[in-house]
Amino acid sequence: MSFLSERKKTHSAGALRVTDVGRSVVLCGWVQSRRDHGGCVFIDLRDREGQTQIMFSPDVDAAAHALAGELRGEFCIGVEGVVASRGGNVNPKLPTGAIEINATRLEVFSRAETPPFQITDDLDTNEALRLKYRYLDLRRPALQKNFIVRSKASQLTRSFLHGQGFLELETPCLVKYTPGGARNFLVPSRQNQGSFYALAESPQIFKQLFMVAGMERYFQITRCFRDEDLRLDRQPEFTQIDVEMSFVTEEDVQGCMEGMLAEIWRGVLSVELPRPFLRMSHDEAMRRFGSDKPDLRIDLELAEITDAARASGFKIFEQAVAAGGIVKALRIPAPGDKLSRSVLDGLTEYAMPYGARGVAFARVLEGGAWQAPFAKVLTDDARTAMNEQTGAVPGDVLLFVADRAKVVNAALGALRLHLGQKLGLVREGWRFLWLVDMPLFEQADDGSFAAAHHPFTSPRLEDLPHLESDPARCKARAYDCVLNGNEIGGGSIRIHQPEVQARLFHALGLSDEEVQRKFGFLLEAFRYGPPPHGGIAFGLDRLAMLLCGANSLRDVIAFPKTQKGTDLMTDAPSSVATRQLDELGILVKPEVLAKS
RNA sequence: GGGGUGGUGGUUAAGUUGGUUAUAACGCCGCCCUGUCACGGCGGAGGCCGCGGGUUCGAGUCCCGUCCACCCCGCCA
Repeated sequence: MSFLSERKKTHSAGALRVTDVGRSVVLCGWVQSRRDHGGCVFIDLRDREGQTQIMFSPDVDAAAHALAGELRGEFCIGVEGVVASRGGNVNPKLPTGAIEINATRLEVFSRAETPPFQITDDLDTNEALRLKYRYLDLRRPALQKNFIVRSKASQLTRSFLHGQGFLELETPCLVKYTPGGARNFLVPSRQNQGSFYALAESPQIFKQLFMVAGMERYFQITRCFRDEDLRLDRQPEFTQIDVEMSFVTEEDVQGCMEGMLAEIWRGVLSVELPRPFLRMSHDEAMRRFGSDKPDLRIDLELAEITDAARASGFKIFEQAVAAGGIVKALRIPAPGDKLSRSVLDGLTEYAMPYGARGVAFARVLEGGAWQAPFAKVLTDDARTAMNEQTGAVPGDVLLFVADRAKVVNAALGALRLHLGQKLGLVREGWRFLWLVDMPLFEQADDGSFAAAHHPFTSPRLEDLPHLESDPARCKARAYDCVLNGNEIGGGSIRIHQPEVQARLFHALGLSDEEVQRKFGFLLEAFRYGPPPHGGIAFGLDRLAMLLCGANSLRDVIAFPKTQKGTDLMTDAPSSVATRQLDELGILVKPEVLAKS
């Protein structure tokens, strides 16, 4: 008879306490460490809930003790024994530190080679190795905790939304390619050679069709795919909490989602979120923080000083304004000696990736005078106005960027975050906000307009007359949910009138023929009584990352991809046999083949 | 597509101006040890210095190229 057919695991390795002393137990797990004293052998047994010390003594069971001498790290074992008090030898660092198991039986389920890195939380191993041996990395308690949190968040989401009358419905991953937005992964069709599916970048159109179908409230925790370059907070496949509701306004969707987030924060962290969340217009966020996802834990703000800069005497400012640009300042209150001249000089290099050609700086002295490289060319009036508009007082440092508005906001917005962190100005807490009054369109450098959110987003009613004449001024009924500087969700009230949808496609420069070919099925659906509807999608991975305090999305995705989109464990993507390609009617270009 | 950081025993790092046998900690192996819990003691093994060229009497170190990982810009409706 095998060990497991005669006895079952009775407790997790984190469960037992002094009150369990005397109890007969069976634990199963992995050997964290072995301390062999010749006479007795101590083992730390680890499972996902914690670790427990096992004591093997020849006085308790000679056979078990003898076998314990063979144990090594990461052996998978089962232990039967009796819970005993450690008496005076308590380990205060462990929740189970007051007890140990006097082992009467040891079963080695499997032996382990020495792992390529140690299974411990204070691990400092390069990511490539961790990813290659991901199943070992995932044994580390810190990562296991992350996935326990993630699982809890999923469960709370599901139960909350079910409780609110949502139906959990599924949509296809293999979908029709639709232009615009993120690049799609393509999947060749064997049965229709020369044709391709796209992997869904989101269930957007399907969830709207659920509304047309009368499902009224839909949600899905679903995988999405985007073939774009990766970042710390971006993976090519990721998980969305996707939601759509009929007969609602922006406030209804936001209110419902605040309830969901509050439920998650309460359930996972025992934190009560104050509601309603702050609402802030996109314009205000850009003006004050230079970002469409401001981190409100940092009090620093930008101030526009374009008017004062126009005839300020400082050529760099004047030229930027003359060229149609703007000048903004970031005020750092009383940094003392934390912002040395060399640190300030280094900020230019920091701002350059955002397109800024330089960062000007000034120290505000007693009486409002400035100590700055350009102080002597600056007019008194300009300086006075700038002091006033930034709220600068003696001891402050002002940082300036003069350029196109896009560059100025990007650079100063990034400096605000950078210096906020560097100077220790990031306060504790959960600062949620809704970004509202988003632009409907986004203007490219060539002057063309694209949908800022997606082309099914409803314009504000009052902007409808300007859709064709002045697209830049049109606002969308769209909203982003931002938490501590992270975009965690975004959605909108959709267009449900076919004629408005047609006008929008038009404004985006799509011809009737194109619209028909690409979105004909949607417009057709909207001819059959579509309800007014709207929705939102949250990035579950990002939520999990923030809930866990993780540094990277990779720490909350079980099997993540590298920055080049590869899986180091399975070696995906990989080449395939010519026969497989033949079936699909695909030929790899000779020059591509030659390189691989 | 562009910029940056890194790659040295299993792991993490040190390695000076180019110069003898590449160093340490942890891990690993063996022996000893009945109260350890970062156990301890003694002994030991383990290196294509990412890869390929080049300069040089001589390269871990300098130069060129290349691969991989990470961070950022572009990109991400």
